[in-house]
Amino acid sequence: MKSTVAKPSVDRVFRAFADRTRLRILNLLRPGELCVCDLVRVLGSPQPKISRHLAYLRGAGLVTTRKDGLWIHYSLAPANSRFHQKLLECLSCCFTDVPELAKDAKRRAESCGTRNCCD
Amino acid sequence: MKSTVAKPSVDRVFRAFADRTRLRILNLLRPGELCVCDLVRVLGSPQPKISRHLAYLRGAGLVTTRKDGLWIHYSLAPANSRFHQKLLECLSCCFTDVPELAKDAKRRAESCGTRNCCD
DNA sequence: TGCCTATATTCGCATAGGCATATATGAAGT
DNA sequence: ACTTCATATATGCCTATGCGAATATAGGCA
Repeated sequence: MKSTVAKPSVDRVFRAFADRTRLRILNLLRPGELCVCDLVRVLGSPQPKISRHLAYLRGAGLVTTRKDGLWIHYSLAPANSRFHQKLLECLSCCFTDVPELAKDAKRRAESCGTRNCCD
Repeated sequence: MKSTVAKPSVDRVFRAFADRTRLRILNLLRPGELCVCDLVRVLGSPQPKISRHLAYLRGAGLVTTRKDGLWIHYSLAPANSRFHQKLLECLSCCFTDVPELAKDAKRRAESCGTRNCCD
């Protein structure tokens, strides 16, 4: 079901990073998994929009899912290559370049605490 | 002329990396500057296509130009942030994920030697 | 004029965003 | 067990936009 048989191409992965919303999602997932409703609440975006971007990220092999009853928890996929690892390091750096990300992290902390929201 | 007043947004920079041709160009520029005709020859792509992608990369602040008579030499812009630095490290990693890049580097060496082509 | 490089035009594709709706799971009531 | 309802998530349809590619053309310089 969640199998990602073919390794996505490098430019596909870059494209996954090349969107503000997806960047914010990836950043929010750094501390740990979140479910869609959490992301919707923290980002303040319509649910279908988030869902679509999550599907895109999953297709690029950047996130994985864990189903738990009604909720689907998304988390960053473990880096399986040096390239993937470096890219995640880029993500950490973005924190300082995109002020939005810091605000998101703050909102996440307020809304979800250090742990996941749906726990 | 070549001033890059406003720092391009992070997702803009990622978008610059999110194209196979631009990835190949950036990779070819890693050892040092090249002029457009060199890139055209090594990549085997039409000159307008290369020119357009170079303009894109310049707009994203990833390459700089040096004009020398007829030729315009392109080179990687020096990293001005940790983010930029990490991204260039990603580029080095791509080498192993995109077989095309290794072939390009080989063709570049044959066509231009270790130095620049137009010297 | 002839060479190197950049841009304009046109077409087509990928995809972002919004809306409505479908699917899936769980809970409550009968 | 069946039905109904609520919640969580995904998907279809639509429109708008951003590019990528190819061709033709323009500018700059010897």
